[in-house]
Amino acid sequence: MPDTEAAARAWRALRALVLDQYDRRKEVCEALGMSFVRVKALRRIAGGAVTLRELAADLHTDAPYTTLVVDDLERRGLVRRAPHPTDRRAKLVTVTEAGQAAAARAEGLLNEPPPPLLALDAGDLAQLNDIIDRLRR
Amino acid sequence: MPDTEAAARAWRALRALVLDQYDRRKEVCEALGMSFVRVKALRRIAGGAVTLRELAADLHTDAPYTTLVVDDLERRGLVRRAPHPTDRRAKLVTVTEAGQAAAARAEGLLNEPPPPLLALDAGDLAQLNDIIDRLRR
DNA sequence: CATAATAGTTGTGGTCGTACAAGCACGTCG
DNA sequence: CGACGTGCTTGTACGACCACAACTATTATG
Repeated sequence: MPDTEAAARAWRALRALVLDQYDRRKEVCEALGMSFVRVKALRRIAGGAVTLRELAADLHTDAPYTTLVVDDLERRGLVRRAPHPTDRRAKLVTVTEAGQAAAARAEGLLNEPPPPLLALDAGDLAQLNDIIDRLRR
Repeated sequence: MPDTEAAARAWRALRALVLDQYDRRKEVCEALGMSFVRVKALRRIAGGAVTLRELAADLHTDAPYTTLVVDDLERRGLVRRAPHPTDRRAKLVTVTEAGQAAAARAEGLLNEPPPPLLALDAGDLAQLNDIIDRLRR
């Protein structure tokens, strides 16, 4: 098997694994009672205060829609808008305690490895992590 | 590092790789000028004639919406509805030549391995494929 | 044969994501 | 100071997705 074919095979399998077999996005949305973009925004905010501008860039959306998403999260008591320390135009969106808990719940669900991955022995896992690390650059 | 942590790390990295770094869905939709559900439907149909019922199950949608999707693909000349050979209630959706070409284009874009994967040597690729194969069961 | 179940369609309505125009508040630079 | 750029908000509009109800045609079941 030539290398390019082996690479294509690996890529197809990786995509199937992540997108088809063990995609937890739906469960997370149901568990938190919100759409996936909101979950994504909440996770980003829980990782550190951001301006709406930065958030919009991360979510690949435009400013107006980001305002709506943050409005919604704020109405749920998960995030808060605070004045930016140096730029009075901007607002820093920070997470509340409830938001932190919700974000942690989302992370737990999303990052829970599929059973077969947990079943791998230490050697295979080390090899896998080693290869993935090289892929991510 | 305990195994569960190594597994969690691997899973996070795999998700990031497929969902964040090398997600081609947007490009495919733009290239084919249709939404991703339609691309998915087209790919499924190109892989073999299916009834609307089967298609709906594959797409995780309900029957009415599946009808709309097939209507749209048919209007574009990419698929055709044919009578089912044994069940006159059902219809078999088959791909046209143009649909076959469009599906192949989508497959090409989606399955094109990321550059770092192509850069792996044969040994690493073999190891990776071996591990993924075990994960997919 | 009568009834129920199935395959597909039509219609209705809702939420979500996205884009665009306009406006206000604030900051930056000439 | 004045002009322009930036950060955010409001409003509008549209397509995509998805669910529910209701209907026709066909098949399966008692």
